[in-house]
Amino acid sequence: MGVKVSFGLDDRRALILRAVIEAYINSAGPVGSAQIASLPAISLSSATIRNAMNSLEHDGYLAQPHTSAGRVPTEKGYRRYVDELMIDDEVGPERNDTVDSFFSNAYYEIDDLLNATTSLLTNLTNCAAIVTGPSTQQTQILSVQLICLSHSTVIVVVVDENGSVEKRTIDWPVNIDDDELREISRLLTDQFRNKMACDVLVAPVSSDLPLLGLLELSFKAAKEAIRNGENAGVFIGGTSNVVKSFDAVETVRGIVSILERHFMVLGLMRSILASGHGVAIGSEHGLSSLRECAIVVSPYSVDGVQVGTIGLIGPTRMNYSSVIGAAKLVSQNLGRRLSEG
Amino acid sequence: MGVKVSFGLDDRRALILRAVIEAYINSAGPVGSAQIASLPAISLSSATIRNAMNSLEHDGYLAQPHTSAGRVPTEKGYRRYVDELMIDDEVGPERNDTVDSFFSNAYYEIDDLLNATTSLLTNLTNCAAIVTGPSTQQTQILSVQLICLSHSTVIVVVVDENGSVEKRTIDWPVNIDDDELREISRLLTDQFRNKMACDVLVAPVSSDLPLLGLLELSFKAAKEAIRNGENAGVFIGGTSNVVKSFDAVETVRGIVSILERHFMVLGLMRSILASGHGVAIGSEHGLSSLRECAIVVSPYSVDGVQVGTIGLIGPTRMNYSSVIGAAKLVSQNLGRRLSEG
DNA sequence: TCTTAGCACTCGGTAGACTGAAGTGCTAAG
DNA sequence: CTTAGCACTTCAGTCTACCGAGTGCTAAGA
Repeated sequence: MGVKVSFGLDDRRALILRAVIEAYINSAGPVGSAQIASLPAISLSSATIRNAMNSLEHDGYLAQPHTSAGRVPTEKGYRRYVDELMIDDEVGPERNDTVDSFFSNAYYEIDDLLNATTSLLTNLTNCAAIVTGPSTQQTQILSVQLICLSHSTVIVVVVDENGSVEKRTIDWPVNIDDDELREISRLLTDQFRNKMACDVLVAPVSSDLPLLGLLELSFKAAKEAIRNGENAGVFIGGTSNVVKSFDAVETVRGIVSILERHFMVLGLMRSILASGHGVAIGSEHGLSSLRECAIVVSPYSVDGVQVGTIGLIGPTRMNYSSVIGAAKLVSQNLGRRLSEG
Repeated sequence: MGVKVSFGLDDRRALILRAVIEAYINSAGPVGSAQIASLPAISLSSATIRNAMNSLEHDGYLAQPHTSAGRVPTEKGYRRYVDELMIDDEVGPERNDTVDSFFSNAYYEIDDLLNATTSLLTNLTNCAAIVTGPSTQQTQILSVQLICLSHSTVIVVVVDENGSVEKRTIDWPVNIDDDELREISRLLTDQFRNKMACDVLVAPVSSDLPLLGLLELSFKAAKEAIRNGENAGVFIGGTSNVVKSFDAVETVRGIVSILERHFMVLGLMRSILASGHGVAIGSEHGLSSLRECAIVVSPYSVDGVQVGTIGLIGPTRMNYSSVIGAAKLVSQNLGRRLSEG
C-alpha cells in the first residue's frame, strides 16, 4: 500500500510511470499494461497496472493516442520523470574512457577543440550537439597588432589570453610606413594589455593616448574586433542524428531549419539556462518547430567562472539520464581542459 | 519536317523534350501529352506529341513512372537539356540589383562576406549554397607575429594579403622574454614576407636563419598554420531549402547527413570541377545520398587566378537556367569584389 | 479493501473490391 | 505525316470487412 506523496504520486504510480517512460524510450511505441506487467521489477497483474495507468492519464502524466493503443508519456510525464523519477546515469567505464582519451588529445587551436567536442557529444548521445565557445568577456587582451595589407588597408589583429584571435580591416587611404604601424601597435597593446575584454569595451580611453587619425581608427577597430569576438564560436553538429528520430518530414524540415540558424539555437539555450532548468522538454521552450524535441543544456566553467555552454537536442523520447550524464561529464571535462591552458 | 541532327534529336523532338522538362520543373509532377499540346509555343495535337514522347522514351530521355502516367525526364534528358536545349537565363534587373547592392555593401572581414554570400545564393536560388574561401596557396604572407599567451605557451599568428589570419599555439616550457619574441617575429616575417603560401610550404629555409629552439618551433608552427589555412573557409547554408523539395524522409536524411560533412561536399565539388562540367545531375557524381539532386559549381577568380568555388545543390528538377545563371553572376561579382581588396 | 481473471468493447491498420481519372498506344481517316 | 477516336492500363481514392492490440469494467477471490 503506497503512501501518498507530494503531487499525488504514490510509490506504485511513480514506479509505473517510470517503467512506462523507460519502456517508451526503448521501444518508441505506445506501451501497454501487459508489457509493464511482464517486467521483472514489477509483480502486479496487468489489470492493476491498467488502473494505475488510467489514474496517471487522468492526472496528465500519460496519454493514449487512441482508445485501444498503449500509453505514451506527456510532457508533464517527462518533466516529472526528469525531475524526480529518473535514476542518475552512472557513467560507465567505457564512456569515461572515451571522454578521458578525447580530452587528453592535443588540440592546437581552441576552435578545433570545441568543434571536435561537438563530434564527441554526438557520438556519445545520438543527439545534435551545440558547444558555445568560452565567452571572451572575461578574458584578458594580450596584444594588438597593426599589419599593412595593401597601400590603403590595414588589419588590426587582437589576441587574447585564450589564444583567440580577432581582426578587423580598416581603410586608410594614405601610404603608411612600417614604423608608424609598429608604434601604433605598441601604443594600443599598452592600452589594452591585461585588461578584461568587457572592461575595454566600456572604459574610457586613458587620457595620455592622443586619439588622432589612424590611431583613433585602429582603436575603434580593435574594440569592434573584441566586441565581435564575444559572439563568435558557436559549433553545431549532428543534425542528422536528430533527424533520424523522426519520420514526419514536416518535423524534420522544422528541425533542420532551426538548427541551421545558429542565433536561434543560441537564444534557445540562453533562455533555457535562464529558466534554471537544465532541460527543456517539448513545448516548454516555446519554439514550435522543436516541440517534439528536448534540449539539455549544461554550462561549463573556466577557472570557476561560467563562460560557455554545451547543449544537446534530441527527440522528447531521448534517454534523459544518459544524455544529461554525458552533458555533465563533457562540460566538466571541457571546463577543466580549458582551465589548464 | 525536322532535320535529323546529332544524337538523333530532330528539331521537333528537341522542342518537345525541352517543353516536357520545363513543364516538369514547374509542376513537379509527370507531364502528359495534352499538357504539352496546350502550350502556345506548340501547335501539334496531343497524338503527335505522344508519338514524339514515345520515341524520346525509347531513346532514354524520358521515362514513365507507370503506364498511364505522364512522362518524367531521365538524367540523360536533363543532361541533354542542360548541354543543348536550355535557354540561358537572362539576368533580370531585379536580380542584378540584388546582387549589385549585396556586393556594394561593406564587409569588414572576408569570412563575413563569404558567409553572407551563401545567404545571397540561397535566397536567389532556393538551393543549398556552398562558398569555398579563396585558396590561400596563391596569397602572399605579410607577417608572422609571436605573442606570449602564458608563461609556457606562445601563439604564432600569420597574416596574409587577404587579411586571413591563421594561428598556431606552441608550448615552450621556459620563460620567454618579450624582446626575444619580437626578434623571432622579425626574423620569421623577414623569412616569409611577400612569399606565396604555396612556396613557403615547400621551399627550404634560407641558410642564414639559425633554426634553433624556439625559433625552429615557431618556424614549423607558422608553416603548419599556413597549411591549415588552405583548408579553412568553407561556408554552407540553406540545407533547409533543399530539404523542402523532397517528401521522402529517407532522401531528406541522406541529404542532411551529407551537407553536414563539409569535407564530403568539398570533395564532391572538386570532382565535379575536375570533370569539366559545371553541373552534375543525379547519379553522375556517384554520391548515392544525393542521387535526386543536381549540383551546380562555378569557380571564381581573383586577379585572373581561379581560387575558389561557388556551389549550389538542389533537386534534379531545379530550374537549371536560373540556378546556373545565379551561380555565374555571383561568382563573377565575388571574384571582382575580392580582386578590389 | 485491494487485486486479479475474464470479457465485452473500441479503434487503428490491413487487405480486397470497386470506381473514376489520367494518360497512353494503336488504328484508321483526313 | 497528322490527328481524332477509342480501347486499354494503371493509379489513387473509397468502402467494407476483419483482425489484433489494448482498454475499462465487472465480479470473484484473498
